This record gives sequence, structure tokens and C-alpha cells, in this order.
Amino acid sequence: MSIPAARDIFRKFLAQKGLRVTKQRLAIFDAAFAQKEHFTAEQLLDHARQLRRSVSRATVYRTLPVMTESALLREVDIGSGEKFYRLNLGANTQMAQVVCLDCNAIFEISAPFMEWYGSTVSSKLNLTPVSQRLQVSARCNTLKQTGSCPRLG
Amino acid sequence: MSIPAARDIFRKFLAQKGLRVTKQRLAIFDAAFAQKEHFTAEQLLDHARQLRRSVSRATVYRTLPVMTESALLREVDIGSGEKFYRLNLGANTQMAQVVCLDCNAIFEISAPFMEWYGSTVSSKLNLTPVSQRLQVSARCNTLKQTGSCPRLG
DNA sequence: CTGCCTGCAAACTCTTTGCACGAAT
DNA sequence: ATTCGTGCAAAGAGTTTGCAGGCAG
Repeated sequence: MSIPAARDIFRKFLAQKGLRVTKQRLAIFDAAFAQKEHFTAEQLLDHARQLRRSVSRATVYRTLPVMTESALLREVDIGSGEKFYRLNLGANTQMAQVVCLDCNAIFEISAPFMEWYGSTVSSKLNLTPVSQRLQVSARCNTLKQTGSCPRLG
Repeated sequence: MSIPAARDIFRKFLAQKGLRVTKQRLAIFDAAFAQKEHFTAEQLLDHARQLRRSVSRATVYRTLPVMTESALLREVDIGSGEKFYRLNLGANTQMAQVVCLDCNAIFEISAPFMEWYGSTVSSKLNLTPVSQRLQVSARCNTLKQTGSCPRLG
């Protein structure tokens, strides 16, 4: 998806929710759109400030939920204290994460069965599933064998 | 498992690790053993203080990892800010959680396939799995239909 | 013009840590 | 007698919030 097209989704979502299209929100959106991998609120702030000096941390934290609700971003909480976010343009499958405890890399794995699992298990409890997450924590074999991780150098 | 038997496991684990068997650690252990459901560090502190007035928050936080490593407890992080813990005496299957967003109940579901999934996915990345978690967030049907949740009243 | 949005800084929550005293081995 | 463990209080990290002024609609 192109930048203008994605930005349009964001504008429309804001309008739909009765939210204003501000320069700060657009700068934060553009910064998020430029990220290729997972990023934190702080990293997003850094990048957004390069696009618009005055963007504040508070506005980043207030805009992240908006972008998550609009499905432009996906929140990835690996239980590490800080939350990660990731572009979610056009994604339609549930994703699992494999987190390397040695180099902190997060690998995204398509896991369509999660949706089925969520429904099955929820219905037995008379609940309606909202979301599901599946995460695997693991250690690097290469690091253990050779003493260095390909991603750590 | 009986209380003395479980306490023995704890004593042995402490000895094995070269850690001292203190009155505080035993009080915290007994408090944890009395919990039937998931509990937080704060709840554990409350209960432990009923058994021994002087138990401090710091010691609870320092003891929780010890009990987790000894497999007497299992840590359950549902991404809600605070961590939950649960007795894990003799459990040998991977558990998934279903979390009700309406009443915050946590249901534990046996999910043995998680182990297989973790291995399969990790090996493709040349990683060795350490742990996995699977969680479903859901909403209460009864609450939606009748306006009241059986667990909220 | 109205009132939502913003930046700033302070507040908040949960958890961790430095220190001097106290207790287990 | 050692040394580890403890309580206390302060620090820490990430995130949220109250407020006065600014800008979108």
C-alpha cells in the first residue's frame, strides 16, 4: 500500500470517529508507516520528531491506541515492560511471535489456527473471543554453538 | 499434595541453590500455597503478612522468582500491568488462558499442543524453545444478553 | 468561534535496588 | 563468625493525566 493511500485510511478513520486531523497525528502516522519492523513508543517518538520537531511523547501515547483501533497498527506485547507495535496494512491472518531471548528479535509467524482455537475454547465458556496471542520464547542455537549470534555480531 | 510435602520441595530447592531457609520465605510459601486461584504479588503480600507481620513487599518480590524457578509457582502474564501467579504443584501440561475482559476472570485450559508448536516453529529458526504462551481475550455473553455477569453479580 | 488537541510536567503503577541491620548456617 | 537475607525507602521504567493555551472544523 502506498503512503497516500494508507494516510487516507487514517484520515477517514479519524473523520469517522469525529477526531481531528492534526499535523501531529499525521506526523506520527508517517513515522509509523516508515518503520519496517517492530518499534516502541519511544522509537516512534524519535522518528516523528524528525518529521515535526514539536511532537510530544504524550501525543504519541495518545495516538497509538487510535492507530491500533483503526487496524493500521498491531500491538505486540511480549511482556518485556515496553510494548511493541507493528504496521498491519492489509494483514488478515492471526500472527504468532517467536521471541529470541538472546538477541531480542521478534519473528512473526502466521498462525491462522489461533482464530479457530479462540472460538472453540471461548464458546465452551459462553464467551465471545476478542483476540488471541501465541508467543514462543526461545534461545539461539548458533549463539550456543559458536559463541556468537548472527544477529548480535 | 500436602502442605508439609510441598514445603519440603521448597526447602530442598532452597538448599540445592545454596539459599537460606528463612521465616519470611516460609511464610510467603505458605501464603502462596493457600491460594486457590491466580494471585498478584500484592495479594500474596497481604496474605503472607497475616502469617508473619513483618514480611515486606521487597521480600515477596524477591521470593516470587525463586518459587517460579522451583516450579512451585507458574507466572501468568496477561499483559495487564501486574503479573499473576498460580500454584503449579504437579502440573505437567502446558496451559493456555482465556481472560474475560468483562469480569477479569482467568480460565486455565490445558493446551498440550503448544509444546509441539513451540518446537516446530523454533527449529525452523534454528532456535531452542524455552516457553510458550497462548491467551484468548473474550467477552461475556451472559453479560451482553442479560446485563449481568454470573461472576460480577 | 467553539471545543477538541497539544505540550509540559507531574502523577501513577508495578517492580527493582542500595543500604545498614539482623538472622541462618 | 560469616555472609546472606531482610525491611525500608527511594529509584526506575513505561505510561497516563491535569492543565492552560493553540489550532482544526
